This record gives sequence, C-alpha cells and structure tokens, in this order.
Amino acid sequence: MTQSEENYLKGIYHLSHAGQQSVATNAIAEHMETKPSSVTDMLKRLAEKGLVDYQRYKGVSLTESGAQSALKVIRKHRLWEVFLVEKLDFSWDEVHEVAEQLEHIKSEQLIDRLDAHLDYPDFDPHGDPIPDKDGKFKAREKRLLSSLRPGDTGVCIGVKDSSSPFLRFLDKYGIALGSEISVTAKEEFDDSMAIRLGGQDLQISHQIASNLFVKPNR
Amino acid sequence: MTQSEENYLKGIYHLSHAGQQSVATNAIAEHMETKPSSVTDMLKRLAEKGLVDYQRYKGVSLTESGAQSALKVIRKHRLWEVFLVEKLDFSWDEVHEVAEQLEHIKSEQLIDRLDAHLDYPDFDPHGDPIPDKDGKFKAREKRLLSSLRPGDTGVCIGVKDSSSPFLRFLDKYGIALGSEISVTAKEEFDDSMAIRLGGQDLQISHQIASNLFVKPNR
DNA sequence: AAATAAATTTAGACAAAGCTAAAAATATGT
DNA sequence: ACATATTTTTAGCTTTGTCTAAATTTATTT
Repeated sequence: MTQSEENYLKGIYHLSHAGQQSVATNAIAEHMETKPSSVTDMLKRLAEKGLVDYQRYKGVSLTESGAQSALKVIRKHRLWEVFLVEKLDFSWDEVHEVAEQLEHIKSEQLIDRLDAHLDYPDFDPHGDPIPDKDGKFKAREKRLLSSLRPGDTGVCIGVKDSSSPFLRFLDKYGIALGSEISVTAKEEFDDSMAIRLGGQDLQISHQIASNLFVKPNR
Repeated sequence: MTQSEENYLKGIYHLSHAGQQSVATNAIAEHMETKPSSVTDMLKRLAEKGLVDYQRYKGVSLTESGAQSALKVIRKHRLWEVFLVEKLDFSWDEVHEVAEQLEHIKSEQLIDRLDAHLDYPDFDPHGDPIPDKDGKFKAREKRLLSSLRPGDTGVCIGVKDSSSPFLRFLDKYGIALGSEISVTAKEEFDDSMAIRLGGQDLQISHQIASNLFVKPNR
C-alpha cells in the first residue's frame, strides 16, 4: 500500500466517524486538500483493492479490510506522537507534521517495540485513543467542557481542535492533559465560563470551552 | 529532494569512497539494484539540480552540495540505527531495512533531538562513523583484524561486511563492538587465526578476520 | 586499425498520483 | 416538473521513476 493510499484511508476513516456512513467525494477532497477529480481516481484504485465500497456518484465507505488498514496507520501516527512528546521533548503542537511522515514507516517489529518502549500508552498527547494491534481502543467518558455547569468539575483529557494556535493557547494558560478543572460560573450572554485550575481563576470563551474534552467527576 | 534522489546520492557517495573519483553508471545500477537506463535518467535529473557533475559516457561525481546532502542522509540513517539498537533493543543485523525508511523523514528538529536523546553518538552499531551536523566525522585508527600478528591485541570497532549472516555469526560467538581481542596464532597455510576473547579461544577463518575492524593496542 | 565486446544512452511505454476543463449525474428552488 | 446549481466523473495532460529494446559510444582484441 502506498503512502497516498494510506492517507486516503485515514482521511475517509476520520470523515466517516465525524459524520456518518458514506463519505462524499468533495468532503474527502477538502479534507485532503486536493481536487475532487483526484479523489475519484484514488477511490477507483482503492475499490479495486477491496479497501472501500464505492459506487460512482454515491460516495464511499471503508470495507472491513480498509478500516483495519486505516486503524493501523492511526495507531502508528499516535504512537509516534507519544514518542516525540515523551522521549524527544516535542511540545504537543509540534508533533503532527512529523508523525504524518513517521506513520508510513513499514515494520511490524518497529511499531511493536515502540509500543513497548512507550509502555503501551492508551492515549496520544492530544488525548486521542491509540488503537491496539487489533484495532480496538479504550473508550472513556468524554464531554466538552462547555457542557459542564457551574459547580461541576472534571479532568482535561483531550482537545477537539488540535491546531497549533489552540494548543499554544492552552500551554500559555497552563491547561494540559490531566489538569483538574472546576467550573465556577457560566455567562448566559456569550456562554463564556469562569474556571479554576491549579490555584488560578480563568475566564474562557465558548470557543475555547467547546474545544476541550473533559472527563467529568461525579 | 525525493527519496529516490536521496538514495542515489547516498549510493554514489558510498561508491565514490570505496573506489575513487567518478562512478560508472553500471556500478550505480548494480549497487542500487536497478537498470543502467534508469540510472542515466536519474543522473540527468541530479545534474539539473546541481547535485552531481555528469557528462554522458563519462561517469558521475558528487558536487559539494550533493556530498552534503548525501552526508545528511547517512547521518540520519546511522542515528536511527543507534536508536533502534539502544532504545528499541533491535539487534545489529535487524536495523538496516528500517533505517533505510527512517532516513528519509524530513525534519531538522527531529534529527537534532534524536541526536541529543542518544547522547550524540560518534559511531553506529556497525562501527561506522556518524557525520555531525556539518558533515564531519571523527576518525579513528581502524585496521582489519587480519592485519594483526600473533601477540597483537585490539578492540573490535566495526565490520566491513554488515550482512545479516555475518552479524549473526559474530553474535553467536560473542563478538561485539568493544570486545577485546588478542591474536594468539596465525596459520600460514590459509591465513586463519586463533584469537582469544572474553576467556574463550576461537579459531576464525581469513574470511572472518578480513571483515572485522579493530583498533590495535600499542 | 578494423572487428567485436562492453558500457552507456536514447526512445518509447507504463504506473502512480496529481491537475484542468468539460461532461454527466444528482439535488434544489420555485 | 423543470430549470438551475451543485457534485461528481471523465478525458486528457504532467511529473517522477521505472522498464525494455534499440542505438550509440567507448574499450578491448587480434
């Protein structure tokens, strides 16, 4: 399987889990920053290989085999991200590009040993779950911070938006995976919130709160 | 620069340091397991980019810029080999293939941090020197074991042949980088040698002795 | 020095992956 | 329901990197 094929499978996987079912050609093109005509070409090739179910004009979905392949790539991507952050001291906003390359290295042995070296992590530096060898991953209760009410508390376990500006914003205010957050107030008007973490009080916009995942305490 | 271009530069670099000066198209083809016509095509492209000096029918040599690029690839390859052996417990006969892929990952930051993580190694697991960021590497006195005479001693610092069968042979008899070796006898007839290392006596053929580098003690 | 052999290059094809522009199918608005 | 807009596909071209077969250049023999 080529790198490009792997990238398409990964893209289709992500799109078919955000929205549902069959994914539109245009959606893929936009997601992969390419042209719809190029997507069509690739879909035909992937269909040939039994990795996707594709009928022209009807969108596409991953076959079982395609989904397994996508999960393998995602596993590699996320394990490399953990490596970069834990072992090479990258910050969480710097890892994506490099992991995009590393995810295409072909060696079962390499990824198994990397997994062991990292002590079998379940989540990557953005809080996304890492599939195991069989493509299964640990679920955990995950809600947007914006859905909590004043008085509620939770632990930061991930981000929805993983763009560099957002991640750098979080770093700046000391918000990291594992941070204990309690909601002290919520503004009706603009849905901004007052939160407390590690001794300090912060005022955060709805924009921010709706891109942070927390595991609520009960 | 594409992966293929990088591979050619690396190949030309190795060939022009084993033999001398300008490298023949056929030699490159053989070394890279491809056809001479493909090599010609690539040489033209590399010449276009100012990475090699090439005149048709006359062979090819690296320009300053081409040599620098080749050294960067070699640096990455060897650093990754160290990583695989030191951190992921690969054995020295398993690392080459994977390093062939990893050497093409593009990120200055990655390779700098990997270098630091590995504590700036000077030599790879086969004893080959690792170029620094400026393409320079540490020299050290290096002789073939076969050139020592009875009574001489030395430390094993590298292999000439780094094929799996040879490396596995060395493992089997406990010969590793850093092993203290003393020559106890040398057979006129077939140039085989009796050596002593770590308490045991071994009889090794000329084949073996002429593929092991040692730093002689004086 | 001509004849032959070996090395190298050219010409023409092919596959992967992309693009643009035009055509076809599907969806939407009134 | 029909015209328009949107989406998707097709057709044809480009680049990278490879190949085979034929042509050409260089090297070696006798």
